[in-house]
Amino acid sequence: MAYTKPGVTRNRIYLFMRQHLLKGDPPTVREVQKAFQMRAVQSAKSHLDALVKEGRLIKTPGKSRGYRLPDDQHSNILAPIVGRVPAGPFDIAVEDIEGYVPVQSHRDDQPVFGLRVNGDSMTEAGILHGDVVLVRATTEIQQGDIVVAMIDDEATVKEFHRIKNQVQLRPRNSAYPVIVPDGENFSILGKVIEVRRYLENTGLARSLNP
Amino acid sequence: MAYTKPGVTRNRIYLFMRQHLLKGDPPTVREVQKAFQMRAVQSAKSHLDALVKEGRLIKTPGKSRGYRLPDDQHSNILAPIVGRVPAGPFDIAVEDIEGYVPVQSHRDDQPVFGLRVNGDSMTEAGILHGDVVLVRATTEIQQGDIVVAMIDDEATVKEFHRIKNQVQLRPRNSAYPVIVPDGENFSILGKVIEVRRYLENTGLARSLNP
DNA sequence: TTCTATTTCATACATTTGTCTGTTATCATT
DNA sequence: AATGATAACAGACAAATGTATGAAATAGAA
Repeated sequence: MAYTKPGVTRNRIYLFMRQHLLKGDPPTVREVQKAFQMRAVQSAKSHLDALVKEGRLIKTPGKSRGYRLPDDQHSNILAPIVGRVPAGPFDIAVEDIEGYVPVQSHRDDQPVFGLRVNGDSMTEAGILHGDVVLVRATTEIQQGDIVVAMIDDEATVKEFHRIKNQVQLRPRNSAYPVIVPDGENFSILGKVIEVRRYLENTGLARSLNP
Repeated sequence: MAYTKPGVTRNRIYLFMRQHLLKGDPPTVREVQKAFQMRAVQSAKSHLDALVKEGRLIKTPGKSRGYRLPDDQHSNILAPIVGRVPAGPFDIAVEDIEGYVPVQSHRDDQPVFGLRVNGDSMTEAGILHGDVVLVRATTEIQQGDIVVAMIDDEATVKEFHRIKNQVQLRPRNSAYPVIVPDGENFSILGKVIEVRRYLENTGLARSLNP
C-alpha cells in the first residue's frame, strides 16, 4: 500500500472496522490487511493496536476477531417469552418459547426472560392479566420487590416481604390472601425488572420462532 | 455433556448463538463446545451444521466465527423517549430525548416514539405515573384505542371514543372528567401500542447517543 | 539537509480454529 | 429385545489467525 499522511489510513481502518462491527461481522487482522491491500500483516496490526491505544476500539488479546466498539451501542438482546416456567435459571424449556422481545441487557451473568402474567392478583400494582413481565434471574431480592416465585410447580408474581425470617408473598389485590410459603416446593426464580403490555397485536415476534 | 432428548440441545445452542450474534460477538465452534461443557468439538459442530441445514443459521465455510443469523432478524430499532412531546409526528426535538428503548419495528412508514406518562388519569387501565408508553404515529384510530392527544400544547394519554361525531377522551380514573376537545388546539399524535414500566433503575439507555 | 516519528514491509512462530474420520452412548419406536 | 436415528466422544490435521522481531521507506519539522 502506498504511504499516506499520518492518521489518514488509521481513520479509514477505523471506519472499516466500525462498519463491519455494527453489522456483527468482526474482521480479522488479515482481512483488514487485504481490504487495504497491504503486503504485511503487521501494517494492519499496528494500526489496530494504535486504535485500541487511542480508545477507539477495544480488544480481547489472543481472541480471533477480537476487536469491538467501545460503547456497546447494540447490546440489545432478545429475551425469550416462556410459556411454562423454567425449572432452573439456566434451564429454560426451549420448546415452550412463545416469542422474543428486545431487551437492553445490563449484566451477562444474569439472564433475562419474559413471562406472561396469569390472573389479576397484581392489578393494584398495574400488572394486568396478559401482561408480560421481564424477569432477571437473580437472588438479590429486596424488601418490597416484585418477584416470580415457584410454588408447587406453578409460577406466580407477587410482592416479596420478609418479616422476622418469615417470607410473605403479597398480592396487590385485596381479594387475594397473603401467601406464606412453607419452604418445600418453593423457590424464587428472579426479580421483575420490567412490565410490558402489548395493546396492538401481540408485539411478540412470533415470526422469529425457530 | 449429558445426553438430552433430540432437539433440546440443538435449541439451546441456537439460543446461545442468537444471543451472541445479536451482540455482534460470533462464537467459535469450540466456544460453543465449552459453553455447553462438551468434551468433543464435533458435538458442537454437528449441532451447528444441523442448524445451518435447517436454515436457522447461515455460515461461510472455512471462515472462523463464520455463523450468522438469517437476515430478517435484526429489525430491532431504538425508539426515542421524548420528554416534551413532539410538535409534529416527524418533528421530534432531539434535545429533549430522555433515552432510547429497543422496539420491534413493524412498519417503517409509521415511526414509534416513547413518552413518559404524567399523572394518574389512566391507572384503572394499568397505566401508572412514570410509565413509558410507546406511541405509533398513525391516524388509524379505533373506538376504545388508547391514544396520545395534544390539547393546548400539552400531551395527554386517554381512551378514544367518538359518539355521533363528537370526540371524547375518556380517562380511566373516576376522579377525572371526560374531555371533549373543541377542535382548536387539539390533535392526535398517535396510538399507544405498548406500555412499559421499569422497576429496576431507569432501564433507559441514557448513555446511548446514536 | 538532519532528525524523529510514523508507516509499510518481510518473515517466522505459537495458538486458535475449522474440518475430518471413526467410535460409542442414548433415545424413540417397533 | 431389536432397530434406526440422534447425540456425544476421541483424536488428528490443515488452514486461519494473533503475535513477535527486525528492517526499510516516507512524512513532518527543526
